[in-house]
Amino acid sequence: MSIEKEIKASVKLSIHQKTVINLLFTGGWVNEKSTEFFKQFDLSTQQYNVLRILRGQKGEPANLCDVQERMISRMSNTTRLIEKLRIKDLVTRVQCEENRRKVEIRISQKGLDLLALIDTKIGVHERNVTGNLTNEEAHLLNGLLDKLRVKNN
Amino acid sequence: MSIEKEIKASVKLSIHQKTVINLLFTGGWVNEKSTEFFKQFDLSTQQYNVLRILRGQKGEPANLCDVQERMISRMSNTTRLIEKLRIKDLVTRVQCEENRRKVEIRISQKGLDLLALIDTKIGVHERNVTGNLTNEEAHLLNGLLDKLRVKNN
DNA sequence: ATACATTTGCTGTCTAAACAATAGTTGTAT
DNA sequence: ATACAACTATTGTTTAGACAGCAAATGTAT
Repeated sequence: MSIEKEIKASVKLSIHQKTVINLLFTGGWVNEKSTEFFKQFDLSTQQYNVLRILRGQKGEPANLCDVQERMISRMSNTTRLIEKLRIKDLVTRVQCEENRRKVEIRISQKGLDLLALIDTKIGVHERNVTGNLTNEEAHLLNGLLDKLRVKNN
Repeated sequence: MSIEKEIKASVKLSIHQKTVINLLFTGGWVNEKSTEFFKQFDLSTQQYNVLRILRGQKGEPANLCDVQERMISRMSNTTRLIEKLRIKDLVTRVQCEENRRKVEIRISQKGLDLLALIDTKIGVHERNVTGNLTNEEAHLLNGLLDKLRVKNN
């Protein structure tokens, strides 16, 4: 359904207005679908994202700054997000020896196991979101989104 | 910047994974920019959205269901959002005579004035979001986003 | 007329995000 | 060595969103 029908727009929108609204709308749509998917694992989308970042470290610890730089949505309270993962024993957090301002955050075995489980099911979610697009269209969409965000000021 | 560089991905992502992440990331990016833009008017993106819906009614009142159906992100507590607009005298809300379950929500003159002011500046925001795309690219992006959300189950 | 289901909106509660202020640690200039 | 700036993470507070339950009004079947 076109975005204009979707929000039952009563006036004709310019292509740029439409694009802004469509991005907001579709972003929310993907967010909802993701939230729903990860609920079965008792994770938020952001928590999953952080676990993946930590797994990507391959044993190397990460500190808060590292994690924050790589999050999909950079929030101010990553501390509390990590704390929630720690409470669930999915990560460990210890003060860094060399620089005691920093903390060393690592994914635990339990966290790795959970990710492994999710890996077996994530395809369902991906198809649920992008299943309507061919590979070429997905590439095209990616390119356009990347171009959109190019900073030129 | 490509989404992989943006989130400093340490492993190669499939095109579908990339698309999901890119949509989440870009959605958040547009959201942030919008929040920032509307802050100068002491509005949230959603509040602006609702004001526009009410203006689109051209004098006809809307009830909560109507508004909710047309919002960019359908939230459960539209009541409270409307109440915030009412406190700022941007909308009026009276119980509907014919069906007292419903409420008649209208944009006020003050609300119309505010929207008129925003109209003069919204172009800045649109260019800020979509300025990197040509018209053709914007059309293409819109089409892809619409196709993405097609329901086929 | 009465009982019951449905519609519509409101409210309470819990969780998450935005924002700002702060504490502790380290780096740097004098 | 000391003072001060910069870095890193944490915490408090306020606001917004998710979810569930509730209340009032209306529609409908008997």
